[in-house]
Amino acid sequence: MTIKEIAQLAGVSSAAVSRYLNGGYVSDEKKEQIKKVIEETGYQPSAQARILRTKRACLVGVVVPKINSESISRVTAGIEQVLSRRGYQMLLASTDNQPAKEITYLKLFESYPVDGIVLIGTMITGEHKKFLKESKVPVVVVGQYTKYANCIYHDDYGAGKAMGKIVADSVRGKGKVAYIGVTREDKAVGAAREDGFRAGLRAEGVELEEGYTRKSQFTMESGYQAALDLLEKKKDIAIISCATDTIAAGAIEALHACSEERIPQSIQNSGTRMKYILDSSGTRITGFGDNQFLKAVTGGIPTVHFGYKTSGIRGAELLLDVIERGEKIPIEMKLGFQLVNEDK
Amino acid sequence: MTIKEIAQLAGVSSAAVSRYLNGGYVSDEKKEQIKKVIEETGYQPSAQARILRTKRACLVGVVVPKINSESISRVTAGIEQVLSRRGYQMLLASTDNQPAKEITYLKLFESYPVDGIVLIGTMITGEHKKFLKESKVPVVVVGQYTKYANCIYHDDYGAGKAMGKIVADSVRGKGKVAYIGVTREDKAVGAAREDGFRAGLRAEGVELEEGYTRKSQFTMESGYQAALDLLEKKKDIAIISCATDTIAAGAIEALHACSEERIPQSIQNSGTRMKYILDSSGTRITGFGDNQFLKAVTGGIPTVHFGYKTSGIRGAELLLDVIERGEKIPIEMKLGFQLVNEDK
DNA sequence: CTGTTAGCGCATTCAG
DNA sequence: CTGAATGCGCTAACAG
Repeated sequence: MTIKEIAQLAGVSSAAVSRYLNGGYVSDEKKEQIKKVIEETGYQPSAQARILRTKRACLVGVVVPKINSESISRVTAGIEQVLSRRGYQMLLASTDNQPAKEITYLKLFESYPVDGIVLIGTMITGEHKKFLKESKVPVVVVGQYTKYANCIYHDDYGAGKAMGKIVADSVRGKGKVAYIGVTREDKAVGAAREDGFRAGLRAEGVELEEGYTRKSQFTMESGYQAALDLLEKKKDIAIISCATDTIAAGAIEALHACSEERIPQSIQNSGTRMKYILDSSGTRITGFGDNQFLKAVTGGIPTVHFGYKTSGIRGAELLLDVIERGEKIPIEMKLGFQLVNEDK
Repeated sequence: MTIKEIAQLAGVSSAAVSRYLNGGYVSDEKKEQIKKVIEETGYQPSAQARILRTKRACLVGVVVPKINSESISRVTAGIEQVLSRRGYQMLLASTDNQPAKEITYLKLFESYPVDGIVLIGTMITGEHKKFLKESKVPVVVVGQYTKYANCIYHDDYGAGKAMGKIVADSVRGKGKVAYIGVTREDKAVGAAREDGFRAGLRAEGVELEEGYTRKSQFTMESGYQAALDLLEKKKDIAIISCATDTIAAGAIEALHACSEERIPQSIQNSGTRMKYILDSSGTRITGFGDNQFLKAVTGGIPTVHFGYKTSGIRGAELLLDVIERGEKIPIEMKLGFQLVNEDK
């Protein structure tokens, strides 16, 4: 069904229908006819063709590394909030943590096209920089620092440092500190958090010793493996600090696995309902991200709250500023953090 | 930058450039020229215009109720897997559990347009049926039964019944059963699971008594509130069964909140590391969905594993069958389930 | 192999 | 107020 057919059926020109659809001048009489035909046919104008003409889609694309993440969903919630208030819709593309796919989807959005893109960044490769420099549609990067686009990022270094300090403080005389990080190609989560963490420890006179660190993927399963490996190899770990709460969840699972071995079967299977049992190992876990699910189920571990929703809100605002007002001044925005459950 | 400009710069016709881009016949000589110009200019063809011509976007849209959900991410992972293998890309639209937004995004996808849509369904309203009947692009519904489109759904009733039976079995003589459900407008999660659950209990001679049920949203917070309310009003609850693992996580949090009140401060704050402590209330929680995060952190609660990834895979295959081969025979597919952690 | 031509569905001049 | 005409960027005949 095209605008032309509607025009014929209503006995008017296609231009009249177009005007009817977009609030131009049409006589009441013709308005009626057109309205009737549209209702009868269930006509839906092709966004496609309109965008080709107008260059405006009222649509922004968001590229995310994965879908199943509380932090990312908080960011997208922030974005969606300002977008919908200003008459835009949001489309998501998930890359499953593959930087190559990020480029693919960025290009898809560019050529689709959408009016703007927000990239929830993991690593910024040369390809990324090239895209950011050449993109026809404005892009804002959330979660990573970059000089090639407007960006909003978190104080990962500061957060790492703060965490390092409280960890150092609570670990004195109880054992060693271990750290499960992620690839340093992720400047924010991989490099900054770990560097900050080491700095924080050092400020309190504690070192992260060799053999006490592991690299993990951004998954619970991977965190579990890393923690298990640590726990098996080193018997004097008092705290395992993890680069994300998801990894921390995996570490907690590993702790359970180790603890169970030490709990007599008779107790494990006794009719009495156990929800808590004294954990003889005494190893503790910390994370980053303030995952609410983790908090609910475990009662909370020491972690860091970042303003994820805020970064989404600010990011979308920045984007709309350049889309609608052609704002040209580059902006970098750094958001703070808050330590939570320091005492746990 | 348009194909025409590229053609001029390369000294060929726009058709030649188009052929170059799409693998048609072009002499090696011209290939070189075109390649050079494209590289120099960083030209990106407009997907836009191509789709307008070809009616094929190699793109499918997926409408989901929320982003931060393990079950949904499993479905989308399944979809993405078959899509990417067959040269399609996937765009997501999240509706934040608002059925009205579902319609909006379905229409967006229809007119954008994409080649096909998969709707991860919550409730199927009249608006939905209308859309499914009239849609220009094929739709498959995942997670809900409907006769208005190809659909793939899970045996929620059977799963509920199986859960009801083991709950009845383990609760005998220990107290009452409580149930936290969701809106019955969600036929699968709201109605079928609860009806099945009641049937399962009844088959074992147990009843879900009045005052022992609550309605919750699909959030942890809401599950927490519902469970807290139950726990405060009724003191003889042996098991709280929840319609989703997310709600169950909230219920676990509520349990913690109640238990803590009974644990002397001195123990709570003693230097010894507590990870498990005997829970005097003895109330247990069950869920649906086999959430891995929950399993990792708690060691696992009785729950049901649905083939979410499988439903995504099958759904995408069904969709591509009608997109590419014009398959016209309507299909309904019911997937089974598996009880997990029955013994916990 | 190659260029010319004619639309895809729509919004926007520009004369009426 | 209204319709005819033009072109957004691209691909698919078609005739060379």
